Amino acid sequence: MKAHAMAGHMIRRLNQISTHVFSTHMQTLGLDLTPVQFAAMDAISTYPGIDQAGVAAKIAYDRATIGGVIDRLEQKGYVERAVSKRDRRAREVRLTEKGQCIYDDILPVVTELQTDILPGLQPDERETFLKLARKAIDMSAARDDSNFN
Amino acid sequence: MKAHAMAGHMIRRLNQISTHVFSTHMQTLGLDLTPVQFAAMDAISTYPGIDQAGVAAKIAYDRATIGGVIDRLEQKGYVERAVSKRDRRAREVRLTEKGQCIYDDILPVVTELQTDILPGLQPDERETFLKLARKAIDMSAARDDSNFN
DNA sequence: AGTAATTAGTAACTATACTTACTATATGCC
DNA sequence: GGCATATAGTAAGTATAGTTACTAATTACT
Repeated sequence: MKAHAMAGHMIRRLNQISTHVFSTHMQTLGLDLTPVQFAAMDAISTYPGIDQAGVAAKIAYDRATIGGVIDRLEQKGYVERAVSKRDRRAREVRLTEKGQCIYDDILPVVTELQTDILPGLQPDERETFLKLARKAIDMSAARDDSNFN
Repeated sequence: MKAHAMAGHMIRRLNQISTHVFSTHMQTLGLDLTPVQFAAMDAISTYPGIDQAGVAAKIAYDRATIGGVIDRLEQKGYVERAVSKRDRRAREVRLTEKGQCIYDDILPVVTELQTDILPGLQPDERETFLKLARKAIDMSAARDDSNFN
């Protein structure tokens, strides 16, 4: 079991834990929202009228996956799509009123739940962890260009 | 874009980077092996004859997913399954000779590639990061019992 | 103006990742 | 022995996550 001590394995486990914590909290609120769906709503809320490719770039997704994510958000009535007038290929995405309400409601919950994702770490440890994570992500983005995330 | 600074989002990005680094290296070797498939082979190599549920427990998976992973490893001819004599429900899994060769070949590569997963971190930073990750994982496992990973 | 190269979105395909429900087998308890 | 419970694996369904290939529309270049 060499894998246990490897960075890749531990990161996968953390992602698993993170997803689990998120969905547990959402269930408590009676909501059916995934981490990615939240991230998409977060981007759309900050940049209303952004197109799908823009959302994908903001949250580091590929265009193919984001289509499905936005489909599901649309089905729930949280976002709406409209063909852009400037570029008829693009679909501008916006939060609906309902979507904005939900987003405003859950943002504080999601913010608070972040501490549960790294349980048992002291505040300074968590800060160190996040700073190093940020650094690694930025370095990686810088290395294979693109992905300025 | 509040999500950007959140632990969950950064962990998802790291997992993305990790998977990408892994598959790039495997492609260079002309192999088609995913991180999970490697983790499964690692567990099977350490515990020959382990059953599927055992593999799932070792690498923190659910039974449903591991079935498909082992299906694909079997298709590639890297593992073989046999009904256990002690428990006819269970399938004992072992690396084939070919699987063992591949595993021995790629273990050093996978070990080395771990540094690319956290690029730009100094060795001591990487060590700190991994130590904190380990702590968080262990704490999480301890909290919702089970998953002693 | 006309063609080449890009880009936005979708479709199809593969591989996780998890849930619930199901079958088959084992085990615990009386 | 017989039944309740638990466990191993599979099946079906949903949601990422990515690749390649395709269409439609835009931009760049000559």
